[in-house]
Amino acid sequence: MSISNPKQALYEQFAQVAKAFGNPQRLELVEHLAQGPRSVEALAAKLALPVANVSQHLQAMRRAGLVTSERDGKFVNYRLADDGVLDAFAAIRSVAEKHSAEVERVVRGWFDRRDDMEPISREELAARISDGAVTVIDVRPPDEYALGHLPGAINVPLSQLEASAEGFDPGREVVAYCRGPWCVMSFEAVAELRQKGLRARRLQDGLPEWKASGRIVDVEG
Amino acid sequence: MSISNPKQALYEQFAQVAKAFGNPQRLELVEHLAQGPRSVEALAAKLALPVANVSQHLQAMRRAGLVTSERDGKFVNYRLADDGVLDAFAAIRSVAEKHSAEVERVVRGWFDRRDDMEPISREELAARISDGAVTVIDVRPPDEYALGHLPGAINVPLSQLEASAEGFDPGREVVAYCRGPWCVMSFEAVAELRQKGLRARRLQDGLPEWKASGRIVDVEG
DNA sequence: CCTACATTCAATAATTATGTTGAATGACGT
DNA sequence: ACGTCATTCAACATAATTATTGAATGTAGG
Repeated sequence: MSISNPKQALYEQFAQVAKAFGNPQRLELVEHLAQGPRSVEALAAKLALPVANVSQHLQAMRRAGLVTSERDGKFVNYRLADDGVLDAFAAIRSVAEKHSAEVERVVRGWFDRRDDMEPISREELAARISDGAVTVIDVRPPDEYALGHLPGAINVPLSQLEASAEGFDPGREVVAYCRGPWCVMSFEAVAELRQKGLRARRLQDGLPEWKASGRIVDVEG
Repeated sequence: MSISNPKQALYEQFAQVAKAFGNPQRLELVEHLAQGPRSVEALAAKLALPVANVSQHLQAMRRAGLVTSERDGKFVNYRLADDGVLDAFAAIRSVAEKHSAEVERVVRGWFDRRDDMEPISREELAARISDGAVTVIDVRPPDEYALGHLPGAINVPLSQLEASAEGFDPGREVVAYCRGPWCVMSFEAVAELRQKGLRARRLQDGLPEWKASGRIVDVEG
């Protein structure tokens, strides 16, 4: 497939970027790197993959311009190249979410006790918030939280969930939400909280849908 | 690579969407479909590819949720599934543009007479617009044009360029612009105009950069 | 200089993607 | 029913991607 004209060369470049996103492990790396720079070793531990494997994925992402790297002593720290990378990931995820019949099927098939994983609806959550009977956590990164979040929600990025969960009242149910109906982070948060013995559920969808339905959104505080 | 947990299944779904974008031919199909529904045959003619090949690409895109199809008599018309697909393409292109050292190298290497392909700067174009010495064309789709365009620019989507070019004054230079520094459409427009014997150049970058530099932008008119 | 350790490189095998060809399907007009 | 034409399918060959392994590189600290 030799490149024989500039138009084709440009599309080839764009395709290279898309290909760099086209692998589940690399997407998971993007999500981890969205929280800050990480060493190869740290990422490998998070994904439970061989270090060499992660190193190769990171190099592929660097060739495509998704990440940059910087040596710090024995470590090499990778970080996202810029915010455009997260925008692209969000846009890809959004397309997948709209085409989510299959996504839903897959997810439902894997949670054994389906009822427990059933998400809470916006209506029900709104009611329980006014009752004060629930702890609402926003598991998105702080910058997104600052731009708007559910009333009374506290910001608990996934990286801090383990520490923060210690302070939660075991008697109150926790509701986690995120960027959208299939945003992975809220799934992870619920799984982690349940492992700690807390009662936790996901909001049916994310902040954008909450806002779109005309409900109150807090900003910065 | 069997899928053994829901988190991985979700990333796999997202990766499938990214993979659907990860091929230069499919990206070109997206760009053509952005202008409206097209039959397999029409797309195959545009890309100068075998029909069976295009059909397979379109089916791959349909599986990923990028396009939908509808039979109309003997033809099957494909269209973009929704605007999110174009958003994702734009985001991917934006990442590629930021990482464009290589893109630039490739493009420069392929235009034989480099000077002729040298883009016009914002400063120079602004001066020539006040002189009225230049025809400025916006080759983006009408909806993007409506949201803002260069002062005095006329909207000539690529699909109509051949027809519109007939009315251009051969004595005036034509400057084409687009969505960004490496947006493919302005390259194509310039190539097509030159083929018709007109003097044509590209603006160095696109509307976003023009706007960002604090210059006047017309809306709807 | 030597050791420990993080990362990268190189080689291999397994899987997946892609392009090509010719045959099959489905719809239209006669 | 028949031929025509647009599209899809099926089968194959080729190329690209991915995971795995072990060796090589580069850095810190003694």
